[in-house]
Amino acid sequence: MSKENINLPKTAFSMKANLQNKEPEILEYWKKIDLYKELRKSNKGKEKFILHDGPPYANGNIHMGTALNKILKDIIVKFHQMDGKDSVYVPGWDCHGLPIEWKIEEQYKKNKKNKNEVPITEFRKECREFAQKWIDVHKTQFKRLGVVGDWDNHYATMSFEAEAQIVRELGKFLKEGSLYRGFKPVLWSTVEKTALADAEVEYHDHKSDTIYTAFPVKKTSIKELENTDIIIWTTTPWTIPANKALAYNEALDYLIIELNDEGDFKNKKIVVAEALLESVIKDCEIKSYKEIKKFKGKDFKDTICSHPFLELGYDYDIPMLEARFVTTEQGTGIVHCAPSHGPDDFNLCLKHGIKAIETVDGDGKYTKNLPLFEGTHIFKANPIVIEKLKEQKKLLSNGELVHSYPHSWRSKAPLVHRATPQWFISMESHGLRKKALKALDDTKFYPDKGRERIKAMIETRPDWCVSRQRVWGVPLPIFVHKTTKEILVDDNVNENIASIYEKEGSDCWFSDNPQRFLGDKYKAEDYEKISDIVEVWFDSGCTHAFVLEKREDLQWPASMYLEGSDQHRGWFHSSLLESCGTRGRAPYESILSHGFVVDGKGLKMSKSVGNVIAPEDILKKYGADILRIWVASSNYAEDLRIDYSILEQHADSYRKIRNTFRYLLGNLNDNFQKVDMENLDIKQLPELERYMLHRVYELNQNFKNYFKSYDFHNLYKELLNFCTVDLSSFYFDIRKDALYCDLKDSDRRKSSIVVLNIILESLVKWFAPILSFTAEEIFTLINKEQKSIHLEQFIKFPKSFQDKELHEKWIELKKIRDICNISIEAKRASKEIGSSLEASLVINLNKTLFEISKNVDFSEICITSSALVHQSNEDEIIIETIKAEGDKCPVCWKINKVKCERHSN
RNA sequence: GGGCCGGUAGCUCAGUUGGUUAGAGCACACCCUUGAUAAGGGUGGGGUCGAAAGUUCGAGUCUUUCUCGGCCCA
Repeated sequence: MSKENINLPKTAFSMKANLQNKEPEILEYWKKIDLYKELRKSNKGKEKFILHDGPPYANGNIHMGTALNKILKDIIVKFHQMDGKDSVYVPGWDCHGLPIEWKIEEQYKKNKKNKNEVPITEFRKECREFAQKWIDVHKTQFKRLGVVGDWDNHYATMSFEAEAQIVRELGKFLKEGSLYRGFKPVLWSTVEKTALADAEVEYHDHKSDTIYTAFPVKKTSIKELENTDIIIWTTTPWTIPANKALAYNEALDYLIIELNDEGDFKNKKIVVAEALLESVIKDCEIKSYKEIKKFKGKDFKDTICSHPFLELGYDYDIPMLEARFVTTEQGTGIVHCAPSHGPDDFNLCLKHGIKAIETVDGDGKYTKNLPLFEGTHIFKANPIVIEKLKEQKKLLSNGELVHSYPHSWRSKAPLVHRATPQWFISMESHGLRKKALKALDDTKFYPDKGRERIKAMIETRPDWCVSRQRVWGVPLPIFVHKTTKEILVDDNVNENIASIYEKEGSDCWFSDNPQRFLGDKYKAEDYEKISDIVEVWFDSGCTHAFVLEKREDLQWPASMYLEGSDQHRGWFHSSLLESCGTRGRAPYESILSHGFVVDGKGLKMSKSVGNVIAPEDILKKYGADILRIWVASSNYAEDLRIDYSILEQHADSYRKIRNTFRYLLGNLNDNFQKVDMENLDIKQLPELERYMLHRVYELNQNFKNYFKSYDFHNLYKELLNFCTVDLSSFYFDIRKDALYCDLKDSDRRKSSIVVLNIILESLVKWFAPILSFTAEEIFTLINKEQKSIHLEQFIKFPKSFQDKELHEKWIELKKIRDICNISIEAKRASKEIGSSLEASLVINLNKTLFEISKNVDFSEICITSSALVHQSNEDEIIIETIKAEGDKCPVCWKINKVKCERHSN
């Protein structure tokens, strides 16, 4: 007797995966059969599931974060496809913006080329080419991850259609009247007469004039504050004329002190923070004073001051506002706020309805908005301001300070914050904030905590500034009348611009005669053509308009937006505002947000720490399916940890799954027979098989529930546990005897084969969205007619598979089996037996267990040579393992005193 | 500094409205098998649930403080 007489497993499915080489072959195969097109055909006309791709920035290689994002999207898209939906995925890219502009400028720098000497359209052309190059790189990298989508017809924010639609969207805000011209401080060089981006700023030491100056209290709710002066300290005296408010911190303690020294402040009461009193006394050389009162910052509420130049025409109120940015590091604990000259000041004032105005022109000269100072250059204004303060008896002290200060990287000139004309979308004028908050309540969030996060931002955010003084973007399609300063609002002009862009892109805005855009109705010489571009968040906030609405294969709103949690302030946010402003609701039905990829210890990846893992490294070492397992098995609601020990663990799990398939395929000899489950006569099957079908049914229900809530890490765990616990160590182990040693036409073996077929089909489908490559490898091996596993649908199992009673029974039987194993293990430890087939069991059960075990062969489920069951009066299960006696059957290796029933002929 | 979120075995994760000795799989150790074989099976050892205080008859679960980490903002 030898191996020829038994049915050993045989399969072409190799144990070693070799994913690094096999996956690219499968990619070629998908390309050959045009999988994406086949997918569209296969579920044509079915309910759509639209996962709208958030566009990554077309710049640089992909990293773990982008890989996670794309794989998660792909898993979800594939699940819905197999669940019977037409699950369409159109990838896109974000193309405009400073980082690319910056890269091109860097190249110029290297080649000693001057940006200002290059025509704008030429510069923009280079930006466009740069973005296109990275789109192509990204595509290859994303495809390699196994992501299936409409790669040949991607969308991009720099496409002509996109640029045209962005113009139309802005036109809607313009028409509504919520888009308005305001002022906002930006870092400005008065030498180059231009705004500078953060990246263009260098910090050097700079000597500034400093002043301590007094703002008299005009109105207050605490008596002691009456007739006092609030003291502020600043290193930019020239901004005093632009002062609109004072800021305090409600958590600080403040003091009122009375000064006794000779001078302008003799017998005057001043207010400073307690923690800074000492430094104020020292700086201002105060010799004699007395404390009047101490109070909490929050008592400042509703206090109003007057401007130090009150007598000189600055007769407006200066409210005191609470601000957390006020600290006790320097100064007096009260900060002077000029909304036109500082971002903090700007935001605080905006929050309280105080808008910035144009106080300084592009050359650095005060405008007519500041009485007394009009025409004076700000860099020459400090001595004048100091002189006037002295004159008004409001200057407590002045001095000089050397500190780090921003300078232009080109001209090295010191920079200032200057309020420049900008374009805003109002949060209030047309109820945008309210609409957006309502829309969030109507949106489903995965995980739910995402809603609170974005809500908090919408509740407090200021008006949306949509203009930028750059060149690589969509030009703001706005004309302002030169004399009336009125904004031109005309649908025909807007549509004219849009249709021109649609044909040739937006470069022409910079090169062509403005008359071309205005048409015949208006004269170009009457209008100022705005040369700003649209901020890129507005671009990507419009993707729903130029992708979802425009494409025939998609629909609006999207079923889901899925991005990293940083996008609560980014794309989720801008898309929400854009869509609520123009369409009154969110462009998505649900939002799924995922955490960030961190290293094995939970720290963020950085080059300097050296804990960065690139997707490419993982693909080379393990293959995409291992990376996909990592995505599926991690809890995306939190940050996701990754390092090589974690990947190694997932690679181990992969091997377990692979070997599970290998066992199934081997015992079926790669000859998969689809089972007609509806007409399967379950009653004919052995109880073990019926129990396994129940497990399959039950698992499928959990599978569906986990999938519905996008709970992939639990779903994957359930599948993996099924492979290890239910199959490998239980069903497969038990049925080896029947599969190998039963005659081919034995009922028991045939029943098992039926179940193996069902399990194989179930497993390969369950795993397909996650293990996209391996599932395809298996599917093409067993299925010559259908083209791809991804074109298949999940199985609908007949209700008849479910058998809860049988399940209860097997829970008990497994408990007995566990105890048998402990008993066998004891004999093994004492070297009395080795293999479990060398054992015979004597099992003593109480009446209940004895009853349910009546038709059960424990030698089969415990894989021993024999097993006797006795009824006992003890409640406890008592097992005795004895060494099996008799001869070993050369075929099935069972040891029996009598001849082997199966193999004696 | 502020807002939001998180810290349960070496790893990935479960732990219902507070209720027995905190679970699973993997990894690890030892043993068995050599007919899933660079596989497979069995048994077993791992946790003061980030720290402290509090509420409670009772806290991994509730409160406060601290700490570490992440995202966003300043």
